Amino acid sequence: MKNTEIAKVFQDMADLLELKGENPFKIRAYQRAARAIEHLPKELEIMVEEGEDLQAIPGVGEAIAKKITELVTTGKLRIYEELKSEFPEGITALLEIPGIGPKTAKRLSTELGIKSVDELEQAINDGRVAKLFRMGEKTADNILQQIQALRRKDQRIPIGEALPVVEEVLDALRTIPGVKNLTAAGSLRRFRETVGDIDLMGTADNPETVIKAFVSLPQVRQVLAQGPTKASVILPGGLQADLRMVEHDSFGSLLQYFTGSKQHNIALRTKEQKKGLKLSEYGITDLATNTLEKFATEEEFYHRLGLQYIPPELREDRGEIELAENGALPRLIELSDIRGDFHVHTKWSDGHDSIEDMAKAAKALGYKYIAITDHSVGRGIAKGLNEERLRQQIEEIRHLNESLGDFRILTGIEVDIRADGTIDLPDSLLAELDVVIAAIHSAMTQSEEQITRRILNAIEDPHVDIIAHPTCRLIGEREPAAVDMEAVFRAAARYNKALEINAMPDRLDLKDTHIYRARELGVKLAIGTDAHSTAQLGFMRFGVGIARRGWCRAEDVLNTRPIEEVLAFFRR
DNA sequence: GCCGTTTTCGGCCCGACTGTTTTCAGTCG
Repeated sequence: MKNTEIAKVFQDMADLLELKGENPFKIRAYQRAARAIEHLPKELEIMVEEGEDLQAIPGVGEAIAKKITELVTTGKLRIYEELKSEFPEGITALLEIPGIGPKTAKRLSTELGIKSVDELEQAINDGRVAKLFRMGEKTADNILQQIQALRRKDQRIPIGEALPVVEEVLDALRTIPGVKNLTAAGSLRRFRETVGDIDLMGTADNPETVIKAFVSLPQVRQVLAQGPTKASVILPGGLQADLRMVEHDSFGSLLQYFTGSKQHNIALRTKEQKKGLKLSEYGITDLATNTLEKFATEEEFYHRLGLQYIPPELREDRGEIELAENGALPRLIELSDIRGDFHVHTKWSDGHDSIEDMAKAAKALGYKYIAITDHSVGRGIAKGLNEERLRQQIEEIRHLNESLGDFRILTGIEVDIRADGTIDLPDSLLAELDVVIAAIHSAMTQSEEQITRRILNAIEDPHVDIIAHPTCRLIGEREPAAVDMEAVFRAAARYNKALEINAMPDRLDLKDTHIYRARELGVKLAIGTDAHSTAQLGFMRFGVGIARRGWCRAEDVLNTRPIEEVLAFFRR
């Protein structure tokens, strides 16, 4: 059983215990464990198999460790099955509706016999819900609104779609005189791969001017609410954005609060509570003297607690607070560390621009090198290169390199790993190239054994340097292939091959927890944009963002290195 | 159910909003 499924069981148990009216702290313990498991870089199956101490996972104690072992070894959890049998099926679906918590859900179930969202809608329309004690017309109507909103609500939006829209909005607002500190908070700032609603924050001499400008921006599709310091709007793509203008002297603690994550803030507050400090969005209260200290910046806020500044991407309650306390946080990779791009397509296959255009654009970004990695012949639909055309391309690159100064174009290929696990071009040709990227583009629904074997074959192939987009997922569109990632990481470490962090915003493949685990095993990583045009070279920032969420330092990433080191790695 | 250089028992983040109530329960982020 995979971590995502196990996390789901514990989240479900938390919901059921809530309905049951159990101790709220027990419920929170289950929720915390579910979150921790969801973000765990290593599969629990493997941890159990290897006899690792599950209680080392924050939020997992003796009881939950036992339950994990039971789930992993038997595929079931007896106490969970018992708990489920106490409630009508589907009742937890009611908890998905904003405004309905455990108390309301339970009453709807016991007093009206409601077991589904559809039945609830029926009951509201019949007027049965409004008649319940401590309910009323207004409550019933609000629930109905929420049900309808839930039904038409788009899923979470990939960060690659949200970020450009939000940045446009922020850039426009920054031109207003007197505006300061304007920034996005929430999961967007933590660079989660998808985002829900967007929280924007700022300070200004005249907040109301900023709010007015915000609601009248051309990007705004609809204004949901507007007050003197806060407004909610709908942006393109159905994205809801809230802008709140706050007092300058408490901006730091407010930004910290609205950035989250919730689990990070709970962990931080619990810890500081024991030292007699109460943390809130308004600042830090010393409970001994009952005085509130405000913070204009997040840096000051964290430093006051004796902690290093914690970058937003690390704020997920994965041990970052303890490291910050010991001054041991990693120095995360930054976009400016990047010296080149190993995954670039051109007109030779399915790209839009010439080799020269791509090289010049990369040089303009301050890079020292790029690798041209067009598709191989097996990708007929993408005009994949056969032996003859690849030789011609190599010639063109040699010629171009003569006039590019200290910038270097590397020859390369994104070679197909065929369905049977063989490689799409002959060894003799691959041996001539500076860099060989191997990738799966077909038969992605093969069994775990088959598809993992294909990738392992490629890793073991002496000519292959990098495995591109290892799971082949497309966020919101295509589930990842059933690859045994732990096996891939171990093989990559053993054969000293790099794994790609594909920076295309709908791929982000490897994802954050994969990156964390690969790095832990000493696997080299390569952030590649998979650019099919000069503009798409700019995807690099998405790759860097997700790498930061995987706790990546510059030294973990191959394309932060000077060309000599890169070539030495490829020539091994 | 978790956790601990104050605790192995007794705590457990914090504040705001809403609607139904006359002081608060339930829910949310």
